Amino acid sequence: MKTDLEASRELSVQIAEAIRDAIVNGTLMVDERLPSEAELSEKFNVSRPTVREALKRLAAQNLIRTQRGATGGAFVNRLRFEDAYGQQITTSTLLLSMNEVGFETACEARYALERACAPLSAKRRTRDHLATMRAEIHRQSQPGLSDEAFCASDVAFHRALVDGAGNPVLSYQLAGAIEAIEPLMNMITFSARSREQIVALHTEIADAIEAGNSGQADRALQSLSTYTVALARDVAAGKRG
Amino acid sequence: MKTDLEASRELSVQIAEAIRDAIVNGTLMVDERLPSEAELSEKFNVSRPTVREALKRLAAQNLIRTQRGATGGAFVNRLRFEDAYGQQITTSTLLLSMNEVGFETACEARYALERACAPLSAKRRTRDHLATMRAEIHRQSQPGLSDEAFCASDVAFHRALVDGAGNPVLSYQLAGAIEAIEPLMNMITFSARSREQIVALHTEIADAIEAGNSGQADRALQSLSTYTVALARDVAAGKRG
DNA sequence: CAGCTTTAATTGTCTGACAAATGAATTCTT
DNA sequence: AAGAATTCATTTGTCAGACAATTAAAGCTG
Repeated sequence: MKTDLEASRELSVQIAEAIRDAIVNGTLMVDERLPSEAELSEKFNVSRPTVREALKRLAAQNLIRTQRGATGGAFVNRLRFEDAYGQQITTSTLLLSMNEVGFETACEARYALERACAPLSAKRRTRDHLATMRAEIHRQSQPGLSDEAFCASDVAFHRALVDGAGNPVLSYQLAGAIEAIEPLMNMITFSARSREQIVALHTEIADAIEAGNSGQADRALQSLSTYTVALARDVAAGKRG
Repeated sequence: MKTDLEASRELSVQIAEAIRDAIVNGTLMVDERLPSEAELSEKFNVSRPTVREALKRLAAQNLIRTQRGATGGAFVNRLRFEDAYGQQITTSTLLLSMNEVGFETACEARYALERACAPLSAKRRTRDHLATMRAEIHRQSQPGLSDEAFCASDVAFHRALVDGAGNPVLSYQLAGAIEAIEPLMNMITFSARSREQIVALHTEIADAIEAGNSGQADRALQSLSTYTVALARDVAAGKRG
C-alpha cells in the first residue's frame, strides 16, 4: 500500500486506489484487517473524514466490509458471486434504462449467451436443473398465472438452463442480461397465444437438454430468440393483437 | 427520492440507496443536478459528512459525478460502456485472483462467449474489424515479439472479433473475461511452437469471419479453446516442454 | 463593449468531539 | 476456582463548525 500521493485528483480517490491496488495485487489478503481509520489518516497524512470517504468508495464496490467495536475495523472482502451478480444486474439495468442499450441488443446478447451455455448444459446438467426446468414449464402452462409470475418463472427456467452449464462465470454474466430485461419481457408476455408458443419452445429446450442433444437445444433457443424479438418489435410498434 | 429513513443500517448506506433508487426509477434524470450537500443534509436530517459518504458510494459506482464551483454539484451520470467495462474487468479480475474462479472455468466461459459472438461477427464485421484481426495476426507472427506484446496482441485480436458482432453488451461482457485472464494467458505463450499453433488458428478464424462461414469459425474457436486449456493444464502441472 | 475584479455558491478538507458497538479484561459472586 | 456481571479500551458512526479551493456569474472599469 503506497502512502505518498500525487496532487491533482481528490485525496479520497487516490487513497481508495492505493488500497484497492493493495487488495488486487495481493498485498492485502482476504479477511485481513486494514489499519484503523486513525492509523490510515496518519499514514496518508489526511484527516479521518477523507479516509472514511475512501473506505466508503471501496465498500460500495464490495471490496471491504467494516465492523464496529473493539476488534472491529475494515476487512478485505472475499468477493462472492452473489455480490458480483448484484453489481452486474445493477449495471445492466442502468445501461438499459438510460437507453444506452436497446431491448433488441440486450435480447440478442442474452440469447447468444444462452446458446453458448446450452451445449455445456446438455452435457453437465444435473437432475435438479432438469427438474427445475420441468417445474417452471408446468407453472407457465397454468392458465391463471399473472404476467409477473409468468415472467419470474421464465427467468427461473432460463437460470436453471444456464446454471446447468456448471460454469459460475457464465451464470454470473447472464444474470445481468436476463434480469435486466425482465421488466421489458413482462410487457411481451401479455397474450395467452404467446405463452403457448413460449411454453412449447421451453419444452423443446428441456427435451433437448435431457437428451443431451445440443443441436436441438440450439435450434429451439434460436426460435425463441427470433420469436421474442419479433414480439418485442410488435409491442414497440403498438399493435397489441 | 424518499427522505425518511429506517433505523438499523448506516445512514450513509440508506441515503445512497434512496438516491440510487431515484436514479434507477427515473425520478432523477441523466445530467440532472442533485441538491447540494447542504440541502441534502437538511433534507435527510443528517450531517454533511454523512451525506458526503453516501455520495462517494454513488460516485464509486459511476452513478454520479461531482464538480466544484459556483454552478457545481453532483450530477447524475450517463453510465457509459467504458465505465461498465472498467467495473466488469475489476470484478472479473478479483474473482480470479481470489481463487473464486479457476483458470479453466474462466477460459471455458471466455471461449463459450466468443463462440456465441462468432456467427454475429461473421455477418456484421466491418472491414475495420477484419483489418485489425489481420494486423494482429501479422504482429503475432513476428519472431522477436515479447510474451507480453504477444498476449496484448492476442487480446486485441479477440476484441476485434467480438466487436465485429456489433453488440456492445457482448463486447462489454467479454471484456472482463478476456482481460482478467490475460496475465494467466501470458504464462502459456512461452514457446514458439504454441505461438505458431495459435497464429494458425487465428488465421483460420479470420478467414472464416471474412468468408462469412460461421461454422468454420466455430470449429477453429473450439480448437483454440481445447488447445489453450490443454496448454494451461501443462503449465499448471509444471512440465514446460 | 471588452476585460478585469469581485462575489457567491459549492465541493474538498480539516479539527475536534461525542455516540454506539463490541470484544476483552477485570471484578464480583457463588 | 468457575462463572457471571461489569468495566474498559478500541474502533467505527455521526455530528458541528470552520476554512481552502474552485468556478461561474455578476459587477465594475476603462
